[in-house]
Amino acid sequence: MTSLLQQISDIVAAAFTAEGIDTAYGHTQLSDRPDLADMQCNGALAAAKKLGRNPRTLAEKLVTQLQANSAFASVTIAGPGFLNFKISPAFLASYLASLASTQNLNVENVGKSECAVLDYGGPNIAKPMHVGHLRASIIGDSLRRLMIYAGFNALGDVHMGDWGTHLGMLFMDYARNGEEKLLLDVDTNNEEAVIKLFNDLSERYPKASAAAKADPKLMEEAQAATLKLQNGEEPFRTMWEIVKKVSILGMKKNFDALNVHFDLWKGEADVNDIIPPMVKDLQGKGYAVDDAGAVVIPVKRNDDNKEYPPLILYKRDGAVMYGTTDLATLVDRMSGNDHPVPSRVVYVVDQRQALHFEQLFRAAYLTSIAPANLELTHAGFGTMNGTDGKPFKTRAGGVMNLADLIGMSIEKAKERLAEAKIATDFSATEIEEIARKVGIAALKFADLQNTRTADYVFDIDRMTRFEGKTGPYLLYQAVRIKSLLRKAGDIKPPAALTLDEEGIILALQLIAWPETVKNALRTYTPHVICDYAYKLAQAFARFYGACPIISEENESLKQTRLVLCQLVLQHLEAALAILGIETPERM
RNA sequence: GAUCCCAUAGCUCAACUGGAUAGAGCACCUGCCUUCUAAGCAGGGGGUUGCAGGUUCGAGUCCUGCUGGGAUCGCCA
Repeated sequence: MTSLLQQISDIVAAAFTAEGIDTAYGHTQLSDRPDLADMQCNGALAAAKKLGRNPRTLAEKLVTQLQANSAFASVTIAGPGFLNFKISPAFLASYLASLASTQNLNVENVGKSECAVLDYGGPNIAKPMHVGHLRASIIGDSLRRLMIYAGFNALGDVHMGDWGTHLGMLFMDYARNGEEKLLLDVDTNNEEAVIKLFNDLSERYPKASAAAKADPKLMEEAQAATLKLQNGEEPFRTMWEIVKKVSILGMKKNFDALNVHFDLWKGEADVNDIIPPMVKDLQGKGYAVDDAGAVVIPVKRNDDNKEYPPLILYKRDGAVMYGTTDLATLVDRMSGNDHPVPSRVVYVVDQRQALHFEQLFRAAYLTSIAPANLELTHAGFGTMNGTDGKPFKTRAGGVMNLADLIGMSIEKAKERLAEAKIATDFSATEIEEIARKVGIAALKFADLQNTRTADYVFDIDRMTRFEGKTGPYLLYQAVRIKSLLRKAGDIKPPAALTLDEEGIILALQLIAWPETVKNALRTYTPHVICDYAYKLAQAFARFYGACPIISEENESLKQTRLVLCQLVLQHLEAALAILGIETPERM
């Protein structure tokens, strides 16, 4: 079924057509002035401007046509030519009645089962995951869920950093201290040994990295070791395998805790065998050329107004870079080997890598590795700053471990649950489960509600807060509805819903859902979904306070309110599901 | 130096294609738990949207300049 706002827009568009004006001007949205109207169309103003007509006169003609339509209770003109609509309660009621029986809450299937690959998370092996990975993981996972909801066969790929110089730094650190055995002798099936190695890596890597950055000689050694690894030489290869295995165990723990899902556990190393033939092919076709000892793909264009450095495939020392693996990964993704050939590839990576992706995309289209109809998007996100506005650091000056942040949030949720006392009769397992859901909801919502592209301030107190515009608030409203519906028992929807003032206000929030999803998808921005969920939850909280539901004596009104509650819950849970937030049954 | 991004209430953030009186949360103030979960609700104070111009019937949004902050600019990712 067509969404209500689309139906209304179509009706208004028809009136524009009768005036010989393009249908696009019929676009109608929820009103910015709920005190004046339910919906508004600003098209008369824009159209009048374009056509050099008087907006007020045009609006009057449109009103004359639209007034007769049974969808509206009233059609009026305000100001210079805004069209204001009050929806007919009967029209709204019949729409809601059929909405309840739809599968997808009238969201348009944009994806049509096309495959889409999302590249997010991007943890490096051998490095502990820190708070910076939170954004990459949950934004990416949310976009994957959003695309699935919109009909795509969307697949998440973790795309680990498992082939870069950081490994050379680490291995040389072991070698320098004669401690290779600490790594090589680890039994990866022994949990205790794995944890020990994990802790060793956590401490060792930052030191090794700092040392290499400070000493060019150490850096050279690290790069040489990296090249040996990439050539499959021992002991680097075995060291790498052990580090990778242990690192993945750690990653999975974090991702499971966050309810972040991946379909593909690929890394840079997986395309190692694709690279030589790919480069050879690109050289043969003249796309890849030698430049100062390196092999590069020039991506400059004549109309560029800034410098576009070439994409480097082989460094002077013969090692590959992330541009190489990214390009080869695209070859792999377009091969159809592991999954259907995608129509979209979305990279959820820090905004600071925008130039890299511009280079990559140019190279990909230029070489036809990406066909013209493939949509490549860098859905970048902003930098995480501390409360002082500078890049986030803990008080000790380091980065905060992701697992620690998750633990803190769940712990605070547990405390809150104990304070509230209502949980005293719950089993320990259920309390644990609720605390986990509430804690994770707080973390995720605090992050996802920010505009994706903007830098944002990481404030641990804000992230683990349970009052106000937070994840737990949304859960609380959802749980209240669940409780209400449990108590109400069977709902017997009346033949025609009885919509009073409060019912209409709530229903108007519901109907914006299909357009919200479309909007979020168009710009790849989960915060649009957050905003919707919060407004809907807020509208419900108001409704809940203002209207008796189970105790309502008018049976038709009572059943209507229960139907509305059911619809709110469905919409709220759909939004939360897209955000990757799980709802408990009670809290 | 070049290119790009950002600047909105005390703080953290919204504002869909240029629309009406710029909205939320936190913090602050006033009410509301013998009635469906107070992690809540109702209400209040708080704004020259960094500054100066311009385009437009209409600008937080578009254009120009300036100030302040950040990022990036070939062998790290």
